[in-house]
Amino acid sequence: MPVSARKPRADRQRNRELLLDTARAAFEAVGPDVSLDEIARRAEVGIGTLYRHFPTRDALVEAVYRREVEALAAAVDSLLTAHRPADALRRWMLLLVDYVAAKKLIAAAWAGPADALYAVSGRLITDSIDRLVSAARTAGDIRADIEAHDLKRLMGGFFAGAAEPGWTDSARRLVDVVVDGLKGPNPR
Amino acid sequence: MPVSARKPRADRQRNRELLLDTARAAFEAVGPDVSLDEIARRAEVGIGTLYRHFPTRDALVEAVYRREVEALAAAVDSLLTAHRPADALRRWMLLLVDYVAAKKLIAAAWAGPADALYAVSGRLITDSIDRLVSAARTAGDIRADIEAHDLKRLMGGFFAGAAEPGWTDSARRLVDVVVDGLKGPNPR
DNA sequence: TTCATATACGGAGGGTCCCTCCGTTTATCA
DNA sequence: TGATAAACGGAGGGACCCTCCGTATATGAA
Repeated sequence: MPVSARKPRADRQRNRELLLDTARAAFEAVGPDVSLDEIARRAEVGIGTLYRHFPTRDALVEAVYRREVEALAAAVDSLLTAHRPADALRRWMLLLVDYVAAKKLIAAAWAGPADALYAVSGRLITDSIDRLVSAARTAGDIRADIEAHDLKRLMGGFFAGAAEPGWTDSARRLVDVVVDGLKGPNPR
Repeated sequence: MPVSARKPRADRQRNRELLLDTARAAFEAVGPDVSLDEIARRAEVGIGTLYRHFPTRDALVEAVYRREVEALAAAVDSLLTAHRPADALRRWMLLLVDYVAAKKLIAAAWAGPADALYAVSGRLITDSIDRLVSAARTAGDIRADIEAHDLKRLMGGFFAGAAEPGWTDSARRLVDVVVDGLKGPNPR
């Protein structure tokens, strides 16, 4: 029973990254529904290789988005440091809008199957929202009965039709609607 | 060139309705992804028959939802008559929430392809929202820069995870968040 | 009623997609 | 410099969407 300290083969890592890069490009160029065969073809790699690295379509999507999501999660801390909570939340949402406008495809991963596969990305997003919401609630900036979960769902609606012209402006207006609404009943 | 006044065959209409009923049941029982083969099988009808009546999957989905959507659209008038605009809007959204909670599957049709196929259902929904928004805007109840289109997108987010427990309560909270937010900046 | 025909039906089959399996190739290390 | 574990490629199975066409049947004129 050799504990096998053999170094992982170089081509493995190379192919993994090649596939991730190709997949991201393909998602962007063709759309979120590109076939995996197509991705393997573009990467000039056998379909078997793709599946060895990413056992299911969702696993690949998840891996592609992970890095992106990490960047968004990382922004939370600096936002909370620099701004008061409700404003931090608003800015983070705007960040997300710009992000989606540029990449167009986070939507696919956003609501992803409740599957364990999305556990990490899902967590990163939920945790980010959770921290922002908690901070704002503590500061008394927003109504108390809203959970990160609720907000995440609501924000999912932003993404519909992200490809259409005018989407970005629409989404920005909606951010303000939501942020204002979170403050609680407005007597006007 | 006979202008052909022959009466449509009876089996045609019969099969069409059989398919619609079967499809609705199957969407509800199996989920929005039931295969068309499965639906034809359940209806005990050849797959060719299904396709003759509904040339694409979307056409079938559209037809199934049409009736449901019509009911929602019909509610707008009575709501606008009985309540002040912002309240009518809120009540309509709550109606939608209950509706989705019960049927679970309007989500599939909501965002449907910008395709012409969804023109009718899409119109019905957009027009409903539009009338509610216009009335509220005229009454000065909501901010002026929001379009029906924006709101429709935002509401799409409500539907994610409609199957999860606690969804209905979450969605109701969100309705209030949105309605409050629509009123415009809240000085708190 | 009967029969010609327009109409509708059934399901085989083609194309695509996801994913599995296994024979072949290659990087690692003794 | 092999021996061998590790990784690769792609044929092929199964499911799905949709098309096509031979078969069956409802309709309406005779």
